[in-house]
Amino acid sequence: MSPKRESIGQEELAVLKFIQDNHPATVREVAEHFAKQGKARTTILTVMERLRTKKFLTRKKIGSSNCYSPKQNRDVLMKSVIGDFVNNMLGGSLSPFMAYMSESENLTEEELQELKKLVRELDKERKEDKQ
Amino acid sequence: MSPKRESIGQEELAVLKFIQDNHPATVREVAEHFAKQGKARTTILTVMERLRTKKFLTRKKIGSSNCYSPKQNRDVLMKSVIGDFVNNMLGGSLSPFMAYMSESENLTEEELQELKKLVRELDKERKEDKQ
DNA sequence: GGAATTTGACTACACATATAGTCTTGCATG
DNA sequence: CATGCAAGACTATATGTGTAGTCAAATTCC
Repeated sequence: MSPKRESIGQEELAVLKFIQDNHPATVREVAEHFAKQGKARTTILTVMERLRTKKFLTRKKIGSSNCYSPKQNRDVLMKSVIGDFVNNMLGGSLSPFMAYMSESENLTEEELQELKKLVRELDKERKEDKQ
Repeated sequence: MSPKRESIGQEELAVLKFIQDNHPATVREVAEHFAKQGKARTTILTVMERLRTKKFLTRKKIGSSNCYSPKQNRDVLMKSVIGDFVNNMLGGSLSPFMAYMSESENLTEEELQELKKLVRELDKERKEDKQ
């Protein structure tokens, strides 16, 4: 059994993210964007079709060409990408991630603030649940 | 360019983790452990040799067979695995991860406590740095 | 020492992903 | 209408990872 079915690779994710930020998008538009990184139009088309096969994208014909739209929004996607990573690589535990974050060079000031806010919110939720 | 050079797959990581917890280890020992999951001895040998090629393992002959040891300890390894993931898949930002953690089903109570401790420590560090 | 076992090197195959070329068709414009 | 560009389908190649077989050399055991 190779990598999880329905998983997503790095370039696929890059393409999908772009489409999430710019949908509905034609292959032409996406290809033009990625041409800056030297990617060929057909490369992008192939990736987009793969994403469609994997149900990350839908497609509908508008006029002469196809328009692609994401099935999920960015948040949902990223959560599922992270969930897969945590389960498959970290064995379901977040501890290694905590260790990573504890190296402060890995965190910006903004991220630390975000983290603090997150902790406050989670804490509040727990307290409420307890009652 | 395919997946990052020197990256590590799920099974490779499982093997490497086992060796980190049981080094120095012979192929035999590792293979015996993974036989429980139905893996063939040669599969493990192949994976171990690939890990050696990627410099995650070293090998030295002891008596008749080779003993493998990890180059890094678990913490260092996990940090680098996570660092790669954050850079390659999250584009270097931890925000998606915060969103993931904000779904409280993804966090155990212990992990929340760990997170609080982490925030306190990071916060203290920043304050000290500022002076 | 010869047979059985262990060990490692090499080879192989499947599947995912990254990348891109060719080919066909169809629309668009002079 | 003829031609040329655009778009998508199909095909192709390379590399990484998961999995495992074959074979030869080394070791062990009688």
